[in-house]
Amino acid sequence: MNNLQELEKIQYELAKKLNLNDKIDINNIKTVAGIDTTFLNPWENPTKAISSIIVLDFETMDIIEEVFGEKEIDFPYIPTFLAFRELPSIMEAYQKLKTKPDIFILDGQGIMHPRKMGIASHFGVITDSVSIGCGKTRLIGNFKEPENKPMAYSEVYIKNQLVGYALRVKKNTNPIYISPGNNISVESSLKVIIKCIRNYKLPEPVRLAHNKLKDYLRLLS
DNA sequence: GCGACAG
DNA sequence: ATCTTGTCGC
Repeated sequence: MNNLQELEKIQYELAKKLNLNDKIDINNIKTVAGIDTTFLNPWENPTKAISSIIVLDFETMDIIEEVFGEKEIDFPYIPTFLAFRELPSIMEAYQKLKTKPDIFILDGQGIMHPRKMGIASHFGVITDSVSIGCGKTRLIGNFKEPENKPMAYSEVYIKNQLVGYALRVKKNTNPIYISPGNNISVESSLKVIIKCIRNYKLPEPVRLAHNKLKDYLRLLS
């Protein structure tokens, strides 16, 4: 059996542990975190991965805590296996967190994935946390284009199963793709992301996690 | 069989 | 996925 088949098997096993019901009351969220990863050289392998986790106050979107993780990685980017490239450095950051937020939002897919195990679901299952995937482009799934107006959205299906939404945050911008990671429902995932949108296309937790990585990289050089 | 394919 | 600048379309 080749490597990728073994990794697929891991994904299928993790998917058995998925919970697509709300584990928390989404009307009483106190804190939310954004997670993002970059690389010293994004087009090389092996290279060093750097991840950030930014914890925010859910109401004000003010930063409460920020941690970073670094890890040498030797796994290339392969579509549907992103977690095996990015999770090691994410876990380095995760173990530094002093306070565990109510929800994590990851840059990438949740169950909008061929084996229901995008990076947001993978992270959510192995940490048993509430997680949501928020991707900037599509990996898999069928949907009709949302109307070209602010906050228009449409349902995304995989084989007749509703797995998430395409959400057009602003007019004339491409939609973002939202799906549950773990311990949250499809519908609640959309509601939470909408409440995290401020003045930009991306929800604040993910946007700030990305910006903080830029700052961090600038400090290294 | 072929094309598409998160970051 | 980076980085920087300018430019175009609504």
